[in-house]
Order: sequence, then C-alpha cells, then structure tokens
Amino acid sequence: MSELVITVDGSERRVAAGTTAGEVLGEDRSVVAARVGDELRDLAYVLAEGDAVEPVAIDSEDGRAILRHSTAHVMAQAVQELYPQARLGIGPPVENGFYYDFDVSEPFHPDDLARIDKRMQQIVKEGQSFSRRVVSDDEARTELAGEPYKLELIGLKGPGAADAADGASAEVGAGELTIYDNLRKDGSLAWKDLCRGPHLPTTRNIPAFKLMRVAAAYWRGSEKNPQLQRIYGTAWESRDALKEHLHRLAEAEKRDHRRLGAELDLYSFPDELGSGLAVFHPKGGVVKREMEDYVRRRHIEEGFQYVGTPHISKEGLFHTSGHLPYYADTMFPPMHMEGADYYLKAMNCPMHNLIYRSRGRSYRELPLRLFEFGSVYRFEKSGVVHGLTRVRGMTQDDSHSYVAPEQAADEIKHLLAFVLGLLKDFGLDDFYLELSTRDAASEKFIGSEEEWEVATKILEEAATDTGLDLVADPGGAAFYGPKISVQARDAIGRTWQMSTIQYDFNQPAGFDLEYQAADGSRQRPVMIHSAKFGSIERFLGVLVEHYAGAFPPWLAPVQVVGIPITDEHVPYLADVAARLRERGIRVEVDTSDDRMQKKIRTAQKQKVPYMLLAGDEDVAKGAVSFRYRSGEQKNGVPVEEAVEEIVRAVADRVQV
RNA sequence: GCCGGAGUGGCGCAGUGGUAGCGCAACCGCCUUGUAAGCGGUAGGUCGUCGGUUCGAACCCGACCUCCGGCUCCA
Repeated sequence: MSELVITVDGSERRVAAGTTAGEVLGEDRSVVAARVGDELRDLAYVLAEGDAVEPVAIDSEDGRAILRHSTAHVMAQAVQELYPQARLGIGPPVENGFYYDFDVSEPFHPDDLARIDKRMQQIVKEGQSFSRRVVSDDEARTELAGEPYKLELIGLKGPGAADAADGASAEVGAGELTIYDNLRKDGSLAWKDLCRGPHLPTTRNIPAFKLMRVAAAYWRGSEKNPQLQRIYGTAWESRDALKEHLHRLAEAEKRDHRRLGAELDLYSFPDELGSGLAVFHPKGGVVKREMEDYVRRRHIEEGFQYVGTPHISKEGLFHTSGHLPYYADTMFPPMHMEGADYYLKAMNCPMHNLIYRSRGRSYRELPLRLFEFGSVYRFEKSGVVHGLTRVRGMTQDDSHSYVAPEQAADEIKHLLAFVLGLLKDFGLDDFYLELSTRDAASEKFIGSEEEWEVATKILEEAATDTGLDLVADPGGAAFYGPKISVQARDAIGRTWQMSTIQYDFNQPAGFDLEYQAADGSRQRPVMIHSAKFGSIERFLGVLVEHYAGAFPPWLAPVQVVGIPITDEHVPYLADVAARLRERGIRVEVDTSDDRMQKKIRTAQKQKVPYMLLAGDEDVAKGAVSFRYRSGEQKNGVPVEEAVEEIVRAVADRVQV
C-alpha cells in the first residue's frame, strides 16, 4: 500500500493512502471537521498527497457554522417526515443559528415547532451519519426530481451561485455537485439533500439546539417570487453555550427601546395617531431637548447657521429637486388645495436650496453651512415601521454645506471629524464607515460618469483618512450622489446606521444655484448633505438601547432623586434639592408616603443616576448619603461636595 | 406591501359560549422607618373597531385598525 506525505497541524507525517482527515486528527470529539488547505472538509475526507490538515473545533467560528448547517439538515429531515408535502428551499447557517425554507400548503403554526423539535431530538439521538457523494448534474436532477427549488439551484451552479441568493452557495458551490445522505446505523438512507457541505460526522455531534420562530421569506430574496415558510433555529457547541445565547437574547429584549420607552415614561405610539408616529412624554422630551440643544450648539460652533423651513410644499419644488419621480411612493399622498398639490416634505434639502438661492452668493460666503431640525414624513410600508428606529414622521438634524468644488474635499473631512466627535460625545465610540456608490447598471442615478467618479473619489479619500474600516455598498447611493454613512456599534455589539454625508452635484444644477467667483464669473457650488444623528427619533431609540435606559447624568430625565429616611427629613432634602436646582440639575424629592426602601426601588427602576438619602445622621453633619445606580453607596458626604460631584459629572458628560 | 402570530383597566397577565378577575401602578387611610416591594381600603374595563352566527359572544365567523416576528424595502 502506497504512502502519502501530508502535514497535520503544521508537522509533516506519512500516512497510508486512503487515510481520512478524521483518522489523522485523532479522537477528540470536539473536532468536527477538517481544514484542508483553504477548504473545509468532512472528517471522512480521504487525504491526498501534500494535503495540509488542521482540526476544526465545534466551538470555533467555522465549527459552529458546520454544526448549524448540519442542524438545518436535521430540521429539514424532521419537517419532511412530519409534512411529506413540504418541498425544500435553502437551509444555510446564519449568525447564531440557521434556517431552512420550505414550500408547504399550510403555513407552520408556532405550535408545530414543538413537534418538529421533538422529531429532531430523535434524529440526533439516532446518530445518523452525514455521508457525502459527488453527483453529476443529470444524476442530481433525477434524484431531486421532486424538489423543484433544488432543481432551480442546480441550474445556478457555477461562479454566479455565490451571489445568486443569500445562502444558495451553501447548496451549490462553484465546484462539483454533491449530495449528503443521512444514513442510519444500519446503513439505510434516512434522508438526503443537495448540499455543498461539509457536515458533522453524525447527528449525535449536535449538542444543543432550539427552534426559534417561523416566518415567511421570499424564494431567493425577491418580492416577485413565491413566499416560503422559514423556520429559524439556533445551535451551539454545548447546552451551556445555548443557555448563554438565550440569556443574551433575553437581556437584549430588556433593553428594547420600545419597552423601555414605556417603562421609563419617555414616549409612546398612540394608535390614534397612526402607525410610525411617536409622541414624547415629558421625560422623553428632556432627553430629546438635551440632544437637540447640544447638537445645535455644536453646529453653530462648527460654522453652521440655524435655519427653519415648513413641513409642506407645493409639488413643483420636489420636481425641481428631482425627488418626486423617485420617491413618490414613499411620500404621503398630496393634498389638493387652491389648484395646487401640496406634499408633506420627505427631505429638507430642496428648502435649504431656496434659502441659498434667495439672493446672490459670493465665493466669500462659502462654505455656506445651513442647519436645522427638519421634520420630514415618509410613508414607510406598513410592515417596516419599528419603534423609534423606523418611523413615518421624524426630525432630521439636517445640514447642507454649499461649497466651491475645490472646497468639497476639506469640507467632507471636516464633517466626518465633526460627526465622529459628536457621536463620541453621546457615548458611541465603535464605528465603521460605509461608502455607498452608484450601480452603473441602474437607471436610478442621475449625472455623468465623471461627476460620480470625482465625487466618489473625494468621499473615499476622506473616509480612508479617518483610519476606520470602510465597507463598500455598491448601488446604495442616493440618486443624486454617493454617500458615506457612519455605522456605530452599541453596547451589545449591534450596528446602527446613523450619520450620513452625501456629495451632491445634481441638485445645485436642478436649482440653478450659483455663486460669483473672485474673477467675477458665475460658478456652480456643490452641496454636501449631512445628518449627524440621522433622525433624532432613531438616535434616541439607539441611545436608549445602548445605555439600556441608564442614561449618563447629562441626558437623564431626572438626574437626582432625594430620598428622606423619614418625613422629618423632607425639608432638609428640599433645601439640598434647591441648591442643585440652582446649578441647573434636574432633581426631585420623593415625598410620597412610601417607605425609604420602596423609594430606592422606585428610583432604581427609573434608572436615576443619583439617589441622595438623608436621615438624622446626615442632617446632624450637614451631609447626604449617595446611592449610585450600581448599588454602591457613599455616606456622610458634605452637601457642598455632593453638589459639586453631580454638577461636574453632568458638565463632563460622563457615564456613572 | 407579503406571510404568520396577537390585541382583556395605565403596565404585566388569567379567563375557549351563560352578562369580567389577579398583581403592579393610581387614589384614601394607618405606619415614621438607614440603602430594591410595610399594612388596610377605594376607584378603574361597552374585552382594538365594525358587522355576522347564537336565546346568549371576551370566547365562533368576516372585514378593518394597531402591535409583534420575519421577508422585501429604507433618500
């Protein structure tokens, strides 16, 4: 028998021909697959001369993906056993889990998940092996004659498969077609699926999984295609890891801004107003006002001029700007009055253009920077509105810089630095940038190729200069120009699109904007759109989730609650509160007839940054006792010191 | 917009055909207390809306509204 030379985990070895990756990687049960060269392989992979083999552990990123993909197969098998008419879509691993799509006559009910879960447990216990087999296109077509969606995927095989549909590459890669058979202990075939692999050795290697939810999803991601029933699940390398994941989900749910908005009495969404329309209660109003005040001040410091524009306009304006043909669907339908159609504005730029155009402009005025809190209304589809992060009425902190073309690059760099600094002031400091460009094939974009190229290059350079990661978003530009968007990661790692900076050479042409240059000639400015928060509503929602409702003192609706040990101490605390109030601190004294412990509980649940307690001991010393949100306490602090500590934390915008 | 789930006092929930109940919050009273719920009492709901089935509907059926989970979309 001939021998092969291979490398295992970096060291060279000689093995007999026909040896599998699993055999050289040993008995470790946590090794569920092999990396051979750049490819992930089953442990059953038969080694070839020169192969470099490394183990893939189940708790590695690749290992979890393989686990989840295999669990998706088990789920599909269970579904087809319980619902024989179910036809298979695709079933890839995704972040934290997997899904599989099915075409079924009756949509799944949440209760069905329990049945499917039970059958899956049996399959896992059975220890079916995943067995790979290469097939020709024709063989695959014959074997999968009853699976129309799989047949369609076979047709897609090849280099295009990877982008053909989200997840389709998990079924068919660029190479040969393979089918994975699930074989029972006696070697009989339990189930099979067209799949690229690799997979776990057996279903027994699935330590922990849970089916999460059912939903509909369009076949291959297109609204024009039929909807399939998608079942989402999660799978982990251990029961503990699964438990932790479920715990993280529960924690994330606790910081849901919709829930906290009600609990902390910040805002609500009255049915009477309609979908996607929020009202801010007094406490939410405080946070919103602090945000607005700070952002307005910073804009003015950065050379912006604060302006104001109305909420509605005759339609001509949106024709001039070029928006109407593209966005009529997302604008509220017009009101017909006095022979004209009036639209609620969905964007502020056209109105700022009118301010620019209201008189002749000199090159000496540029960059001319206009800023406002502009209320815009967008008729978002009914299924997409979501709390404060996707609304139908919102306030943009919208600004437009009108610059000479040669000033554009500097202005954009300046804006980017401004935006990032502002987000940091609000406690967000983990960013990456996205560069949205034109898709040459699409009709949606206006302007010449050269203009797009110049604009894109300027944005790209400015973005690169920041040193942050830059992700390409081809086709994501606005119709009038490319944009940089700032994506911020919140406290639990989710990313949110916040600020955008857009380069626009089209609207200045549409509005015939001009300035007079030093040589007396008339020149066309470039306008640069920028929103720092994106919208106040969304940003507030993101902040609520980022801080889990525990705002830093400068943003907290109530910064200090005074808690008397008994009623006798109320006047003393009222005096302390007055001194804080003099310094601009938002303070309340809890004079309810609850007991002190209950008052602490109430303030704690309201996530008030500072509780100041006072009893006989404190009164005697002219002191107060701190209780912080963490539960930590500091007793007998002289009132003057306590006031200073609080005032300083607010002024420094620190979190406590 | 599409598919599924769901709407019961301010909030969280129970109540599957015989004219609504609990906890918290609110209000009133007692208690006067040192770091997360003291005790007692009172009030509050045409059960999302409209229509239908039935002797009778929170409960069954239909339409609409709103929310939730996804998909698609997101200037």
